[in-house]
Amino acid sequence: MSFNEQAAVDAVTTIMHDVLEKQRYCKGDALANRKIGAMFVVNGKQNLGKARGKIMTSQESVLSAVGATHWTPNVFRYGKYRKLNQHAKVLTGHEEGNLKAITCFVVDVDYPAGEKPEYGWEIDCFDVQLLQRVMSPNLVLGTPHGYQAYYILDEPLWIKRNDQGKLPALISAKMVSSAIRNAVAAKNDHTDVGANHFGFFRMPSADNILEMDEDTYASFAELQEWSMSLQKTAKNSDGDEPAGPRDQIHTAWFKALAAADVDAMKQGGLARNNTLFTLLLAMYSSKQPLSTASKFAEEWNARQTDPLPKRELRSTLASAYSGEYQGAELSFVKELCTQYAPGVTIHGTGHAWKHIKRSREERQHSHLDEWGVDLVHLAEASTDRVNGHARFGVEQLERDLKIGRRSLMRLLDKMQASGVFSVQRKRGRNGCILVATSRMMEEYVRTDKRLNAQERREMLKVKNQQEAEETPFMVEQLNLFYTLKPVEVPPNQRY
DNA sequence: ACGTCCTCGCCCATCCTTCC
DNA sequence: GGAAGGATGGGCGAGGACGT
Repeated sequence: MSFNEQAAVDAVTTIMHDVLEKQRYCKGDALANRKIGAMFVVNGKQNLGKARGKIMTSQESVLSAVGATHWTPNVFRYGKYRKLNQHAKVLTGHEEGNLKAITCFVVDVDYPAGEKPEYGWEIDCFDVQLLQRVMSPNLVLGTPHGYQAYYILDEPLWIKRNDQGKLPALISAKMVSSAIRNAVAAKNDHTDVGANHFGFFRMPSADNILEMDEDTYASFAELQEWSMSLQKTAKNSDGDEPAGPRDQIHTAWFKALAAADVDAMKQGGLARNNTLFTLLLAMYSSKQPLSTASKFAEEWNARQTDPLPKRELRSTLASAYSGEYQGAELSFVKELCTQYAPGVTIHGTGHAWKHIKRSREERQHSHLDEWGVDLVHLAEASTDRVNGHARFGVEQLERDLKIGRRSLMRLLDKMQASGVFSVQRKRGRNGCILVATSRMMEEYVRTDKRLNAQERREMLKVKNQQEAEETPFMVEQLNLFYTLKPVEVPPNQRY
């Protein structure tokens, strides 16, 4: 075995930790004490796209697969083959919700064709400044178009479901993963921040290992503390999901354009105010405060041999921070750089490759959960009640919610299945749909006159309905009451 | 028993949104 | 930019519920 092959085996061994059983399962082995879990290995990018590969349930089999191109370095609870037809079967089970343990974080940097730089010491983009220290990757692999850095945890992070059926460790692991990716992205434009956090990555092999550092492994507690401190400082004013603030100011082009001396308008080209505008948009998209941008603009202008008039400076700034733009447009950046900073090459085209989720008003279609919120408001505001339920006709709901019939039915099914609503349907003539939230049911139980005070107290107090002396009516209402989940409605949504 | 009004399930082409 | 997955919306027929 060559030095490199040994390195690949070592790397794979380290990443796997001891989550999977060491030896392959042999017929007759006791199953009871075996560690259960699965990793997926795929050979070749084409097979990756088709999810064609192998499920590995022991360290031995994963190690025997070294040489394959891709794997899931994190461990799932199980893996399955789904039969497509007689000849083909595809992998399933590599979904987030099925993760058993997280052993490492991986960041992928992908360059456009022909632009991948030689790997060298100058590539320090993978070093991440934590609270106390700088974290370097434990493993860097070369890929056809870039590099992948592995940050290996000192011990596996186990993913367990809590009482509410959520996976809290997974949520914070995703935060950490995003934080690492954003930190790398701040130094390298080509970082793939959108990739699946715990999916397939390049598998260490004799040919692709560029660097290995096994001195220190990160502890998850340390990473978590760091990512949480970032969240606090970023103080994401809008409670949006971690789309990752687009950092455009730590890019090579920003530095180059900030330092460039831009002369007045040449024949039709982009000039001073376009350059400044682009720089300010970059600051806006990078969430820099207006005051910082203003100061930057003045300093930048002062450095110019031919500065802009104060008035134009102000209007450019106001325009960039007007909220009408999301950030600097890379096509502009490209053009500006070719004119004023020829040394800098800009990769990519058009937008910074991020689709921003459109607001509901801008969309033609709504999502089911958005209808759901509407329906909660509608139901709670309704005065036409039957047994604590709001009464609607399908047509009325279609009209009021501006929803199609089929979608309405799907909505009701979904909300009923998830326990948000109690839904009762009455078919036929004078048919109707009755819906109630748990809040409505509670209110009903408190106030309905058919229940005497004793019954009411019991219903609200009783945890285990079998313990109460129930009337049939009470049983029915109790069942509804306790199967419903509390309803949470975003406060900004008023129907 | 019958007509009418209503829900519901299924089909399917098309459009929309999101992800990579 | 392309693919995947989801939502939409129109149509049709089955079948429940009600009034007559």
